[in-house]
Amino acid sequence: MSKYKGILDNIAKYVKLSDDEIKQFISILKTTRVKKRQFIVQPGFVSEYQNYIVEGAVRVFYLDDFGKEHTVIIGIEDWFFSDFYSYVHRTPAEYFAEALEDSLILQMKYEDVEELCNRIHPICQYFRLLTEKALAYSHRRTISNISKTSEERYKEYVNKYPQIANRVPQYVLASYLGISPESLSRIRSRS
Amino acid sequence: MSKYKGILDNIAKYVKLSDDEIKQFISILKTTRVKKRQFIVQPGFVSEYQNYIVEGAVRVFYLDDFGKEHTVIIGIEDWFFSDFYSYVHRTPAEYFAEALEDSLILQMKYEDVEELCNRIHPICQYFRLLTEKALAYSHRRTISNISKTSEERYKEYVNKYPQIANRVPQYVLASYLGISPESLSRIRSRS
DNA sequence: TTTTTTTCTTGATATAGGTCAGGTTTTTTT
DNA sequence: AAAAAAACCTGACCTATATCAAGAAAAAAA
Repeated sequence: MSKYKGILDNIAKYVKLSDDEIKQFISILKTTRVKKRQFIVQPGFVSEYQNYIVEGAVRVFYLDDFGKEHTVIIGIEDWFFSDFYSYVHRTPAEYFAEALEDSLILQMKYEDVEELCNRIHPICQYFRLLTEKALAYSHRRTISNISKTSEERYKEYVNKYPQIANRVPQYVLASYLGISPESLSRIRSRS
Repeated sequence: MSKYKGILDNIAKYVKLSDDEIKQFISILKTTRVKKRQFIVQPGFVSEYQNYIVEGAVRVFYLDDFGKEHTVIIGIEDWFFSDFYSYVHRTPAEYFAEALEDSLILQMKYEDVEELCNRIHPICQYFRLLTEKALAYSHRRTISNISKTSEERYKEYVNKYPQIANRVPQYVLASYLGISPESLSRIRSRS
């Protein structure tokens, strides 16, 4: 099965591309294999690529001044990731992107995506709709963060992404939910 | 000065539209005046419109099971707002949108926006770029929520939006930052 | 201006969740 | 299979922030 199947299926859920447009889209994709614990994005450098996970798992996290990690994105197959702020604003990244497993990812350069979006209307549509869903989701997460208890956020996550919760280290999930690893351990033990 | 100047300037920052395209865009805008404390979106109904604030101030908030309010968006002139999840997914809204001041807003229906985006490439580009910036910002807010103390979040906000911080009620700001009104009051008094 | 409503402040108290420290289990590497 | 590293758990303690309650100040309405 082609490594492009996933992303093309994803596109097809939103827009219909001609064979030629598909060819052009594929031409900007760069395939990268990363080993577990390898960094794909590092602070200080502009996040040049929008990344799509074909296989594996990745997280994007921020390292604060006290050395604590805060995870912004946990992604598995069929997810996009990047330091989106850096990618969009062309400023140095502040986040790390780290492979949680050996992974296969497709990378598309900012300039190439912009060029395609400028030239090919349905591809612009695709990225617009994709980003809108991501924003809608992000708003929900914000509400969850400001209004729910640690335990509620944990349960909500497990309920929504049972496969992911069992696939990534617990301290990663804790840092995604804004909970200390110790507290998450206790939350789990009492339920 | 035309009530359309703001939104057209906003568009011009991202894309160049022809006179005809501008005319078509304006044709989908519906002007609405709302009084302070009036609701623009209410739970239970699909958020039909994407709203742009010409003048005034609006907040979008969620009322939890305990009757507590959690503000997702505080917007002033030149901001968009909606229950974005509802707007995008065509599901009943869960949030209220409430005018914080007498306001003048421009509303564009979901179907009309989609139709324009399908038909006019630069308009699709505009909404894509707009949404990307909003998502980048939302990611930053998420990090802030999960990694910073109440006091840090407050100072960050005041630093970033000094005009807004002085313009909206303190309890609204508190609910935006995920802090109780009492705690915010104390944070302010000790600095 | 007076009254009413809304918003903000301050004190007393409670608690969720953080931090520190140590040990155990699991996973990875050699 | 042993050794090393990574991840997880548990107890003791602490602190930031929430909650409850009541009054003061400010803003809006009459």
